[in-house]
Parts: sequence; structure tokens; C-alpha cells
Amino acid sequence: MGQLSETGRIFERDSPETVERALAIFRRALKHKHLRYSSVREAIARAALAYQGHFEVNDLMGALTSANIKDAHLATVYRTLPLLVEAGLIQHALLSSGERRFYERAFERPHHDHLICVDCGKIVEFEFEAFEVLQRDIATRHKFELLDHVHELLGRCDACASK
Amino acid sequence: MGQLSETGRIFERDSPETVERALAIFRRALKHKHLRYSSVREAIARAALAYQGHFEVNDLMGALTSANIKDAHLATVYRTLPLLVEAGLIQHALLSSGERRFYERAFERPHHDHLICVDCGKIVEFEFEAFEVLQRDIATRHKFELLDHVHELLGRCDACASK
DNA sequence: CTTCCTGCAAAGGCTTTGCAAAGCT
DNA sequence: AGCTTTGCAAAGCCTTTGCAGGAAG
Repeated sequence: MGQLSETGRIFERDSPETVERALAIFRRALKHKHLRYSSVREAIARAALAYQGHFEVNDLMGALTSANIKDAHLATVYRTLPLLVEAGLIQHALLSSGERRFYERAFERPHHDHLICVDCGKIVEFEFEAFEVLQRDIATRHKFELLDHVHELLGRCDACASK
Repeated sequence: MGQLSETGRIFERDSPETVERALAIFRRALKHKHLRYSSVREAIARAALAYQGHFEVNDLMGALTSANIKDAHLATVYRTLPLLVEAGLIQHALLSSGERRFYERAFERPHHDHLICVDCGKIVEFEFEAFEVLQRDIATRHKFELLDHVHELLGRCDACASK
């Protein structure tokens, strides 16, 4: 009924083709908004797509300045992230973390939700179709057109519970 | 199978007894942590408990300074809110709003999740036991002790969809 | 009386913005 | 060529913190 996956499995490595497809989408999204496709925006998009796991703005800055040819200014990263979100390449994640603002790659990754250990921060990603069915049901009952959802389970993992 | 409620119905007015019970809990929670029960903390707790609907720190400040006898300094409100959360009197809400930090009363209110219109901000609260069952199931499968969850559905309401 | 709490003001951290120079198409 | 984007630095905003005087137990 429900399919489950551990962190590492859903965050499968992005193939070069995936990145190219993503950039094509990005290009199209920018054109649609009469915005320009620049080398800086491309570099930021590449870094975000390549990032393994959840990241904050600073993490992305680190990835850009360290491993990359072209790097971008912090302000530019702040300006670009919303564009990547709107284009569907990345999405917000771990909203229950409160103050912190995390992102993760969304493009060509199966939809999933998060199970988070409040003690050690361990994150397990899971897919469970049954939730989506119920969510659509609720939305329909209230005459809402369902667009998205935030769903995070908070608890204590095995290791933390037993110490 | 699932029970549904509109915003106004779940946010039933708090009876005076509810407030007194809540303050007793607060008192106990503070004592347990070797902290003091002060008149300022009580005023903040009362304002938070009396607040109808979701509020941010500023909203609470407004409620305190306008309708109240005793008012509190902004910094003190910031220091007190976490205590109220830990005591279970209030809880975080509307995490998908991103930057903004909302709270709502939690004490003696049935558990519920939110359906939010991304266009007009309309909020519908719903209860649906089936979700909880599935959530416990997921947690168990991953050997997590489930403590809490964040669950928000984002969409477009009837009115916004048809314009 | 001793310890904790509160108001105040200042600092902090993250995010946004205005502007001139550089980059796209 | 004409308009957009970028880096830079400064401003903004919300939140936190240090401290001295004031409450709580």
C-alpha cells in the first residue's frame, strides 16, 4: 500500500541528463517571465541541483565558492532561489525546523515527506500514497483545489529513544 | 470516518474555567523548571489564551497593550512564548507561511490541521483521524516514537478558483 | 534576602534593497 | 542599443542578549 524509502535512496544522484533537462526548464521559465538566463543564474541552478540533501543559503554559497568555476554573490543567491522554486527545480523543506530556511532539489525526484528525529536531527524521507488520497479528499470536501502540502512527522528515532 | 470543522467552530470561545485550568498548568510547568510565576507571565498567558485565531508576536503585543491592564515588553513576550509552548498552552501554526511565525492556542482545543488558500489566505481547520492513524503507522515502521506533526494543505479556495 | 524576571537599549543574524557597472539578447 | 542582472554596501526587520533595577518566593 505505501512505499517507503530511506534518505539515501530517494536522494539518488542526479544524472547529467537530469541537470540538462532542469536547466532547459529553468530557461523556459525565465523566458516566460521575460527574464534573462545568465551564467550566474545557471551556476546557482547547477549548484542547487547538484546539492545532495537539504541545504540552506549558506550551504549553497559554500558549494558555489568551493567546488565551482563561477561563483555568485550572496545577494544574487537570495534573488535567484525564488526563481528556482517557481520553476519547480527546488522546493522548501523541513519547515518545522522553525527559524531556519531549508531547500532541497525537487526536479525529477519522487514526491516525499519527512520523518524527523527531534533529538539527533536524523531525517527519513518517505512516500506514502495513502496520504495523498486523503488529502485530495479533504480538499475536495472543502471545495479547495489542492496545489501542495507540507507534511512532517516529528519524533524520536530508535537510537535516541533507547538512550 | 473523518470529522470536519470550519475555522469558527474549532476556535470556540475559551471559557473562564479553561483559562484558569491553563494557568494552573502553566504554574506547574514553571515550578517544575524552577522558574517563577510572575504577573507579567500571567498577563502574556492570558492574552495568548484569549486570542481568537492565529497570531504573531506583534498581534499579541497589540492585544496586550490595548485590552489589558498589565502589559509586557516585547522582549519579555519573546522570552515567554517558548515557555507557553513547552507548557502546551499554545503551539506553532501555519508553518508554510514561510518567513512569518504564527501561534495559536493549543490548550483544550481538539487537534486539527490546516487547509490554506494560497490566494486569499483563507484558513479552514480540519480534523481527520485517518491521518493520525497513518502517521503512527509510518512512524512505527521506521521505529520512531511519534511526538508531533506538521500538516498543512495548500490550495485555492472555491471563491479564488472561480475568478 | 536571595534569586529570578523585566524593561530597556544595543547587538545580532539573516534577508532585502538602491545603485552603478557589467552582462544579455 | 536597451534593458536586465550583478556585486557591493547599506539598510531593514525580527529576534536575542547584557545589564541594572524591580518582583517573587
